[in-house]
Parts: sequence; C-alpha cells; structure tokens
Amino acid sequence: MDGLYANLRLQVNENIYLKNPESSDLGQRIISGSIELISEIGFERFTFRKLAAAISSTEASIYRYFESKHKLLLYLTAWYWAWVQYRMLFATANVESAEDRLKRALDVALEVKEVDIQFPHIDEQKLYRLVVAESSKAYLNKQVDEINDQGVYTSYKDLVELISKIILEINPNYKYPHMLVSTVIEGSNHQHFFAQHLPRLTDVVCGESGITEYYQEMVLTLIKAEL
Amino acid sequence: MDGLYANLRLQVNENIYLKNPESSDLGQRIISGSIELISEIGFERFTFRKLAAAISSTEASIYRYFESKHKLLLYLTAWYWAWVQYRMLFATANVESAEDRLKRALDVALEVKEVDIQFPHIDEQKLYRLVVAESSKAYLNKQVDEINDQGVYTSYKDLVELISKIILEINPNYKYPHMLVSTVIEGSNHQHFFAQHLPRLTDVVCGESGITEYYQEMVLTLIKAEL
DNA sequence: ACAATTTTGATAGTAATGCTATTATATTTA
DNA sequence: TAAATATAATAGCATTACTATCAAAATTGT
Repeated sequence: MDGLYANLRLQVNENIYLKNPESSDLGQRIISGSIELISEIGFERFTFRKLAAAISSTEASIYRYFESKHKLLLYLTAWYWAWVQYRMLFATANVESAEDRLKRALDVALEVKEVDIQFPHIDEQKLYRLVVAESSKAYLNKQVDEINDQGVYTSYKDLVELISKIILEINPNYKYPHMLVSTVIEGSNHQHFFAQHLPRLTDVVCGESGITEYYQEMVLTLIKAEL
Repeated sequence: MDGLYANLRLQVNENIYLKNPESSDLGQRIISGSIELISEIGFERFTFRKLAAAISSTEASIYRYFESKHKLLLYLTAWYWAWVQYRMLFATANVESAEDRLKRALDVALEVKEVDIQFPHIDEQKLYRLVVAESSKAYLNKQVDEINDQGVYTSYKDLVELISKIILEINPNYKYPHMLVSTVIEGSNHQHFFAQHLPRLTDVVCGESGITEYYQEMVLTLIKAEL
C-alpha cells in the first residue's frame, strides 16, 4: 500500500457520470473541490455554481461531468465504498483465521484512520466524514429503484456481501449476515455523527474511539450466539 | 387506547413551529396534507407551493405555520417519536418483568402496525413510512447543533433514554445502552427501506415480517452476553 | 508543425424554488 | 357589532437547477 502502485484506478459505475472525472484535471478538481465544499457547507447548500467558483471553473463545465449534484454525491459514495473494498481485500489477504479476517474487514469498513497516497486528489479522511454525514441521502430518495437498476450501489452491496461471506465461514448457520453487516456499517456511521452532535443517542465521547470495537464485538457475539 | 381520550394532545417542542398546527383547521390540513404529499413525491421534490395546491390553500399561509419545509419535517418526526413514546408507556405500564417490558417497548418503537384513531388528521402508518424514508434528513444537516440546542430532538432522545433504562434494569453493567438502542431503531428503519429497495443489503423479504424480531433478539442476546 | 477535434470558459437565459410583502376578505372573539 | 385575527390572492425577488451558444484553449492525429 505505498505510492508505487501509481497505475491503480478504482472502478466506479459508468452510469454515474457523463464524463469520467478521473480523465482530466478539471474532473479531479471537481472531485477534490466537491469533497471540500460539501464538507464545509453541507450537501443542501452545496451548488455547482459555488463549486465552480471554488475551483475556478464554470457551472456549465461541471455539468459536462455530472448531470446533477445528486449524481456527484453518488460518485463520491460509490468511490468511497470501492476504496474501502479494495483496502479490505488487502487487509484480509492471506489471513488464515476467518475470525481474524472478520475483525480486519470491520476495521477498514467501519472507520477511516489513514489517508491513501495513491489518490492524491482525494482526501479520504474528509471523504469519510462526508460519507458519515451525507451518504444516506444517496439512497433515501424516490429515484432509488431507478438508480439501483443502473448498478450504481454495487460497490456498497459488494462490500456487504464480502463481509457477509466471512461471517458465514465462521457460522454457516447464521441466518441474517447481510442485515447484520449493513446494520453495523450504517450504525457505525450514525454513531460517529451522534457522538459529535447528539451525544444522548450514544455512549461514546466524540474523538475517543470505541465505536468500531463495540460493533466488532457485537458481530462476534451475535454470530457465535447461534452456533 | 380507544377513542374516548379525545382531549389528548401530544406535546411537540414549540421552537419547531411559528404557529401550532394543531390549533386550527388549516394547520391540521397542513399536517395531513404534508404526510400525504411527502410520501408521494419525496421530501426533495416537496414544496410549500405544491402543498398549498394540494390542500387548497396558499404558500404564504403555510409559511405562517412553518418557516421552512425542513421545520415541517422536524415537526412530523418529533410528533412521531412523541407518539411512539406515548404508546410505549402504555404498552409497558404495569408489566412486571423487565425483559417483557423491553420486548414490548421494542415492539412499538421499531414498527407501526396499527393506526391511532385519537389523531384523526394523522395517518400513522403513512407517517411511519415517511419516517423510514425521510427522518434521517431531519438531523443530517449543518444546522443540527443549533436545532438540537432548541430541544427539537428531545422526543427522540427521551425515547432512547426510556428504552436504555429498561436495558439497565436487566443488566446494570451493560456499558452501551444508548448506542444499542439508537442502533436498533435506526437499523430497523433502514432495513425496512432496504427490504423494499435494496434487498441485497438485507436478508428479509419486503412485506414479510422478521425485522423487529431480529432486533429484539439482538438486543437480548447482547445485553445477556455481558451479564 | 498544422489541421481537426475535443475540452473548457464566458455568457445568457429559463423555469422552478424559497422565500417576503401587501392588501382584501373571511372568521372568530370581546 | 366592532375589533382583532386568520386566511386568501396576488405580486415580486433572489437563488437554484439546469440548458444553449459560441469562442478560446488545449489536445490529438498525421
């Protein structure tokens, strides 16, 4: 995982964009600029006009890459989950014990602690915080079925599938691996948000860790309870 | 819980509205109309102009009740959680066993199966589906701290607190009751959404039950694992 | 190196949204 | 029955979410 793998590109579903933002300098500025600006002002107040001003381009140029700000959000989240999956495959490669693999998988799926220098135009920590605060809006809408038909949520679903398979290795009889995995991923995101903004909904203090460990233990306890 | 309690009003934080919608016919039409219209077209596409047309009123009149559509969403969710809490207190009253009370509390907190004829202008089933699809947007925004300071999320936090207390009755040493409760409430909502729109993220089939039972068992397993 | 092509920037424009203001007409209450 | 209040009708304005056009710049093929 060092900078030598310079040729690596994460595959993001083509239906999300009109023109691949990885393919040009402007495209990469759109990505890095949007991560910055959405983090700063929130998705609702974010507009292509403001983004254009921030990256010294124009609204019309941005529209050539993404047909709406919602599509751009979809891109950011799809990229994020593809990145998490890639890190997860690395983190679990050649690890014998399924339980160990599960712990490592959850480690990368539930929280971001480092940045990845292979993608210099993306600040993964900032993107992670954006995912925590905004990613639900990528699917909580009326177009979800249509978007899903285009395969746009695949990277997230694949990640859930991979972790579910490890669970089934440990306990082939566990009935609800997908439900458990999506619960802990979404749960972890929400708890991080709650810790910062609605502390009465959690038991952890913002800044301190504990959330990832809590969910790791939760998963192990639950899948072993039904051995 | 029959229609005789006609004088009952659920207390909703006053900072949410400019004028209490319960206090007039127009106010009640705003509430019932917005539940209907948001369910139909989704919160993003919902506007006060469209709502005004739907309830045969005007945009300006609606603005006298709520200063924005976001405040209206806050009202609907705050009312919903106040209603759930009220039902929960009834459902657990005079039940000796803490474990039994916990199961009953989760029964009403995780899913809505009936309507409540005491509030004829509110279709609770429809409101529940709205909460599943839209309620995250009530707190996932940049104004969350400000809104929280005004006590607007109190009804939700109080509900979490009440259930947490039952958990602590069963296991006084359980370290993370709030995290567990908010995880299962949010989790249940998400799983209902996933079952309908993103089935690969869950293991239950839309329409069939199982979600509430899954989370009830999850809670009991976890709090007993650390006795 | 130069023509052809593609990408970007500059500018304009349109319909819808998110409001606020004003005045007239109902409706309630004193 | 007058006074107060609530609602309707209408207008208007700044911003948003786009689309269109055309010129300038950059890239590409030969």
